[in-house]
Amino acid sequence: MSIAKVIVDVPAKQTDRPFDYLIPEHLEEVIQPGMRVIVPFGPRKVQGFVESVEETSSFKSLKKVIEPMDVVPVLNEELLLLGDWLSKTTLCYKISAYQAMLPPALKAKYERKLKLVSENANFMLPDGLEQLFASEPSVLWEEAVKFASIHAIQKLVKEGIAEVHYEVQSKGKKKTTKHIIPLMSAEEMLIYAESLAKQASKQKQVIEFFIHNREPIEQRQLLERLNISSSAVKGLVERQVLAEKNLEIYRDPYEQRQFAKTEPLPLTGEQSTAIAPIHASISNDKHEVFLLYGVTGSGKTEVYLQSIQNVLEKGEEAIVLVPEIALTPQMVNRFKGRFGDQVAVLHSGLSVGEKYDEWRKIQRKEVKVVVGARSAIFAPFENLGIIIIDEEHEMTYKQEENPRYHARDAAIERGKIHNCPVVLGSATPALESFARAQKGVYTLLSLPSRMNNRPLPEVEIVDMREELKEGNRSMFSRVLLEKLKDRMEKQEQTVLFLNKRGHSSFVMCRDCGYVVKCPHCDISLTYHRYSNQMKCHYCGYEDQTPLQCPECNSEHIRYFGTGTQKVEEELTKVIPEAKVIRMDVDTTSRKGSHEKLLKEFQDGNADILLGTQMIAKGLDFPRITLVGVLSADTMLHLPDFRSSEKTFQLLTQVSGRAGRHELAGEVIFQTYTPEHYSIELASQQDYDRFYQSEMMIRRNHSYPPYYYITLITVSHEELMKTVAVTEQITKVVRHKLSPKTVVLGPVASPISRIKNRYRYQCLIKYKQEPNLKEVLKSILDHYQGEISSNGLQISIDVNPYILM
DNA sequence: AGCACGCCGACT
DNA sequence: GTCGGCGTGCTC
Repeated sequence: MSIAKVIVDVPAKQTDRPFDYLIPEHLEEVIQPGMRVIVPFGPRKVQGFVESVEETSSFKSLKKVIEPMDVVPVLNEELLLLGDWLSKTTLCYKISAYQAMLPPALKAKYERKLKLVSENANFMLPDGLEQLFASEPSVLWEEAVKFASIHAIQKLVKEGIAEVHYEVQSKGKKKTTKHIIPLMSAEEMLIYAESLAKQASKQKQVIEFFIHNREPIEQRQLLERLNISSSAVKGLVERQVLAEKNLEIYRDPYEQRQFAKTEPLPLTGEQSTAIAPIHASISNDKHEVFLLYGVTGSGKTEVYLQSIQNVLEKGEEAIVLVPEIALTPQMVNRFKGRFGDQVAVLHSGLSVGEKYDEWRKIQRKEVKVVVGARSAIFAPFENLGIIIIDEEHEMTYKQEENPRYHARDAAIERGKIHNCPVVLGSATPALESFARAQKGVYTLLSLPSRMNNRPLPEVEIVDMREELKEGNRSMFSRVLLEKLKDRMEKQEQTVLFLNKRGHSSFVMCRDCGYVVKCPHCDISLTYHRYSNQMKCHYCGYEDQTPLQCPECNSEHIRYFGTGTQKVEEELTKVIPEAKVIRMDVDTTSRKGSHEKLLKEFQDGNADILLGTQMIAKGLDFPRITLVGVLSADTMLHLPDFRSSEKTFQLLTQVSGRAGRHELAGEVIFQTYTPEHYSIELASQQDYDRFYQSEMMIRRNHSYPPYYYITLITVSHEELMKTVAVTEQITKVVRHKLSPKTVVLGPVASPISRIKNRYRYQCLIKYKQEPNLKEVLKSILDHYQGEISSNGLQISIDVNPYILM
């Protein structure tokens, strides 16, 4: 008998290795590497992934695989390898790596049930428990516990009256609907129709239909098309002319939408020059990483589209990654428009079932192109011809939970395996990427000019300190207000951008400066206007806003800061006639509302679009001629070495929204630090100079791209314990790594407490540290006991993006 | 992660 | 003397 090496669904250090199981004879030919199986594990059943099938095992008493959960492996050979790479590079459990590569629908659902041993054992139940199995011989454990004491239930099990059962199910279900299929040939049907009674006109109609349509059809559609009731169909099914069959259908999130077919556009000289090396790489099956550096509006997307075209003509497949936030209908339209139903779309707005369906279209080779957010990098294609990452500098490509991977790294890894090009596109490349392009690790392709030669918009920096001195205490500078009014008169549109990070509305006492903080986390509570409540964004704690300051009893305690709601409020005060559309988490949480609001703005039903990060990307409307950034510097002061870079990228991005068409655009940055280089250079859209200045700073402070970094965060309920462990770890790291490596810490994390747990960290900066992974693993091993028993948490992020 | 096994305190 | 606390170690 063969042996399956299985990675079980138990994310723990001790189980992070294959377990051997016998493959029962009847499954001998069935079970293959990459399949999910149900296996016994201790007293319960768990899901597992077959890593490999082998002939021998060093373990003597093997259990058998219970059953496979898939007909076809969900992970192919390449993805199994990629999972290995993922767990090794990000130090996560293998099971977590595999799960991260699959749609959530394939995650196991576990049920613990209490089952009566014999069907008629009801009479054996002690007093008070007779009702427990009244309707069914087995009940969910949770139900049983609610019904009776754990003690009484355990007694039942001991006495052999009931048993505990463990069940494993896949979360996602394939959606099936009732289809009608013809059983007779067209000729037979003709004859049958003759034999029908005259009054059976509806049945005749149905037969008529099936004489011409031999394909299965959804019953619902059939009834609708012929305008009949189900009884006519039923009659024919009974007489075996037709049959009912449940067939799988896809939940298509874009079902009702028509996509206008678009043709490749003629390329500009610059575009042709840029695309040539990509095409060369495609036709030579050569892995190469390209950095496509093109200003906003320079036509990067057309380069993507035509590269993909090239790949498709070769019979290969393409993955396009887009930041979640930019995965707007506008973007999807462009791909669906060009490649039609060869495109699958994967993003977080889809339901679990929808994601699963899109994923299966890929698995079954029904599509050739995937457009999706981060996790789409694991699309199960087998002949990848190109991977494109748009807006490659975006932070959303880095996953902030385990496995803490960066989609860019995964893309390059896959590109190597498939010998295909990886194209990183951006107007403001990540410093790491641009540095690599400078060094020749990546090939730099530039698109320096905008399409149709539109000039970049004029940017004006407004010093808000001056405004304050002049007695303007509102959040709108006089210039901005003037221009706003001007656009209203001209019937042109404005986008107001609020950089919300770091400045959400909090509740503060105007007399003593007391700020209401979360009792469990070291963070101020965010004010939510609609419920008049304060909420912690880290642990979910909620409280009523106080009427009196708890510190000084003053009644002048109220919400502060500049949430979009507050801006909207003030906006309607200063320009009452303005029609404002507000886009933020609150107004776009409902499915489709994002799209609806944009549509409304596009149709000219509003003068001003006010929003946060989500409006920084992809907006491309001809009537936008003014962009205002209300506080350009809020991000600048976050405790993060990337804050300047992020500010520059965001401001450049936002400015790009104005004047993309015939009408010229203007941009206003309001700031309290106008002299800061990232604001100054963003206003000139001068990436190259920004790159130079920022690189200098990174070099001086030994940050990426000059150094690699790894962040260790320790958290525990007790402060002393947290500090002690971090101190110990820092010491070990310092001792074991090379003297050139910089080890910072222990220090409190920027958010020093979350959910009543103190957080301390240690930051490692290094150029070359071949033993780092081993050292980190040995640390995790050393604290293994306390992690599982004492509530200690140690998180390790190799190449972190946020230092919190 | 669960769960059993096993060694110490407070109780019928 | 037993019931039950949770520290320790195992799951093919």
